[in-house]
Amino acid sequence: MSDAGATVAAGKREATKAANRAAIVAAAREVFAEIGYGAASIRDVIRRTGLATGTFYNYFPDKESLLREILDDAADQARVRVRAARQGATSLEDFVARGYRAYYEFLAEDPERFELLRRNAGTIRVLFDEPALGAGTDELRRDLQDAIGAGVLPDHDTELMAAAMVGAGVEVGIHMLGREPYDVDAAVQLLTGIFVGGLQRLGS
Amino acid sequence: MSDAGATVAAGKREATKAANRAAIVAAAREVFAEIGYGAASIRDVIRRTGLATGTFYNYFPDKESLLREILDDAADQARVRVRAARQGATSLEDFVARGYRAYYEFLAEDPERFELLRRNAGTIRVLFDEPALGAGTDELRRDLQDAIGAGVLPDHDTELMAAAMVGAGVEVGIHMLGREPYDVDAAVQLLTGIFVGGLQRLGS
DNA sequence: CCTGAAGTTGACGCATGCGTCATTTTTGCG
DNA sequence: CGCAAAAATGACGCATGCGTCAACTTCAGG
Repeated sequence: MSDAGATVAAGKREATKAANRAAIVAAAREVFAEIGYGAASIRDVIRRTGLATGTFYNYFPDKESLLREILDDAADQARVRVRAARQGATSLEDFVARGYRAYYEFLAEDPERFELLRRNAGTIRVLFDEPALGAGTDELRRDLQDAIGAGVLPDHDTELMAAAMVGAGVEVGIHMLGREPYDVDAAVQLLTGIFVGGLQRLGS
Repeated sequence: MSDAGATVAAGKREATKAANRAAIVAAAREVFAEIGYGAASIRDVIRRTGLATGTFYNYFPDKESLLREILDDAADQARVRVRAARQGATSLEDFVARGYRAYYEFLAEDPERFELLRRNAGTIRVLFDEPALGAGTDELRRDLQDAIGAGVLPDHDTELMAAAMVGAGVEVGIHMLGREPYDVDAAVQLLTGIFVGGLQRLGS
């Protein structure tokens, strides 16, 4: 029973390190969501963890790398889930609907992360010039291009189309999730209708 | 010839005040666009004007009111222009196309303002909870509702539809304006196709 | 040209943040 | 148990920002 789960229970040393790192990341999420990345100081973050100033620097070299880690995590997760959801799509309509649904379910399941992204959208874009909010405009674009190649879609400017789909998705998500109660299905349906109809029209 | 233009040449006193205020606003636009509102200090702004620290407080009480002024100006201008453009619309398609075109021409004519908005999108949303980037999602929404009332559009969730149109417009604008050279017409056409097609489909 | 009000200036006291590093605490191991 | 390596601590020196305010400059009006 000693060598059980390969990566688990690796001694108190490792456990504390992992816990501290996690605490810093968690605190950073809160702070960045509350007052915004630009206005936040490293001390705002560590203060919330109960750790000492110096400890922060054992884990991250600066504020930016902290944000980067948080965003990379989120972007990876979002991309994986949207991709997976699209896999089984059987039609254009299904493809669009599944993508939006997966994205909204992802956003909705962690309100703090949602607020973090919403709040720092501009900063994120400038700092990393791509990941943006959509976490995958490029992937969507590639999918669109594949669909054109397969004759499923009419030829068009896929960069702008992907941007339109992501932009509409994000903005609709913000409005939809701000409602009480919110209705993911309705939002997915609206967006699906728009883009399926729109894409068809572009081909005519 | 002495009392010529009603509001002009009102003495050196007034002229200096106007110039100082303008200089502060101009500097603030630069700074907010460059490093973001959150990270910017009042001193970053006044330093760039050559004025003294204290002078800032003769014109604005704090950083936020400065941003507010800048954004109110931009939002007013954008709204007026989009509204005006839509006035003469003769069809749904025309309505959508004119709106987007006016918006893009507005954005394109002042790259610094564009960068300011892009960079601080998240902050703006949180700070003023509405004006957002779109500067007029609500107005668009009202127009959509009028169109439904007039039987031009099928009944649907106008809040989400307006959000989708604004979100797509903003995101497409960012991508389109980032190109060299950029093509406003193509972007307008794409968006018009999407939403006209989408709106028609929602009615079927 | 004089004068008083309007406006500008920048140093001041205070607060906060930065990254470092000598010291102390904790942990793994023989 | 005892000790060396690893990690946490927090005070330190420095930098920067805040809003104020007494002294100074500029302008309008007589």
